[in-house]
Amino acid sequence: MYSDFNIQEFTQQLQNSCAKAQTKIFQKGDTITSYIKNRNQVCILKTGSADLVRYDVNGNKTIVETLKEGEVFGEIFFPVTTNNELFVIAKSKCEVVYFIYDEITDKCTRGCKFHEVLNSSLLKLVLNKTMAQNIRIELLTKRSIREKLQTYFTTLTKAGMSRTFFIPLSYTDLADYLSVDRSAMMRELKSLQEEGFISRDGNKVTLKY
Amino acid sequence: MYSDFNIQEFTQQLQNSCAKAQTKIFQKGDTITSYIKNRNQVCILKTGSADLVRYDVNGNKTIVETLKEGEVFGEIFFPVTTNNELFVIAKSKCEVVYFIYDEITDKCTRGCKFHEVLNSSLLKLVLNKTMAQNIRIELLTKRSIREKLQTYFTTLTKAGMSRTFFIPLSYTDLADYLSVDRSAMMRELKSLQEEGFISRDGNKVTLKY
DNA sequence: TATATTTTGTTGCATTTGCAACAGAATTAA
DNA sequence: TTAATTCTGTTGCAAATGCAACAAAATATA
Repeated sequence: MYSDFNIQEFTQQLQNSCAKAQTKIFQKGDTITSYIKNRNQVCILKTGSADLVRYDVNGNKTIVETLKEGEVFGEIFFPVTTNNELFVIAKSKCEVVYFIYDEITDKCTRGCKFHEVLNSSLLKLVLNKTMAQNIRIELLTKRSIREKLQTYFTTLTKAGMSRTFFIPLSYTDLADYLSVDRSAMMRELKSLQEEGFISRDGNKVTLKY
Repeated sequence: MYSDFNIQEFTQQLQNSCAKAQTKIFQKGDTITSYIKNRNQVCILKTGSADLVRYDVNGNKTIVETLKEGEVFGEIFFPVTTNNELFVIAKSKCEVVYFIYDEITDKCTRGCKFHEVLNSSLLKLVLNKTMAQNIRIELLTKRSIREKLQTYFTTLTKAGMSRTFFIPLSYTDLADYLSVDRSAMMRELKSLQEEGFISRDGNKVTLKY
């Protein structure tokens, strides 16, 4: 929807403005950030991909979000509680622009031209995030593993405009993302193949309704 | 977090501005809006409460969001597909302010003071929405009905600062919200009572860990 | 290259969940 | 006030899911 939005341009502006945004490079596997209560960090993934991961008190891992280039994360979008630990882990080399939201909105004098740009740009980024979250909520409200898989595959089909696509996660991670047991998911994948709904070769899947 | 934000003031501004926002009153049970592809409506619930409801192709109902005073909805936040029908239904008398996003951003001349206010206000509203969505995602990623109930109850406990609270939904709707079977949920509620985790009297529940 | 680690694929079994169905209570509408 | 409708509470049974465990394959590391 906001395809006209240029993330490179925006992050460029951010770094040259009163926002005093900083840029940092991370390598695959690095912890980009952990969520801290009462901080209001805004992070923008300029390049690369990452996962927002939660570990609950029992040590169960959940992939809360999968982040791609141009997507935003940080405490400002997330209610941080003491029950969970939240980390963003780089899945590939990542370039991240970050700043503290309050420092911008508080310190800058009124009328600064950059604030207008900042607000409208952030609004676009957050609207995109909201859309992504709604897709995820739709996925999670599906009652069966089969429906979850089908919904997930359909989303990938639409995104890539093709019935054949690559799952951008390992099957282990996909199970965490769909919030189901991995072995049960594998069983369901097998049934879907046997019944002719899909064919697959590693992470390459073809939907053939 | 954005408790300083005044929804009444903002909607007032909206109606008196170039945004040409409209206000409408709805009675309990009324359909406030249905989501239409390629429209970009923004609705603000000035007073009252409502549910965003989805019916899938099999007729299954899901409560996608529960909306309170000051919350926003409309296509601009939601990827509308052809597979689902989405409605917002008033749960009580509702006052709704609405406008088409594109009409504002496109038609208005640059530099209009109101646009600055609009963007920063919308940003705050959307950030709140993102937070609410993240809470919902956390809920839905819980693996068992028991955990879902406990998470939901804990949220209500924190919101009301008390171990005793009223569930703002019927049990039928709560099951739709948690995305589980109602009878299975009732069974789980019974177990939670028998094991001494909760006590309840109608919609009044006390958590007693 | 050899070794360690992670991921995939699979199965049996226990548990949880959903489905269907029904009666009584509560609420709403006539 | 009565009738209709919706909600609550419950159960038996079937189906889906999770758990535990393991071997083979793939990948990462030394």
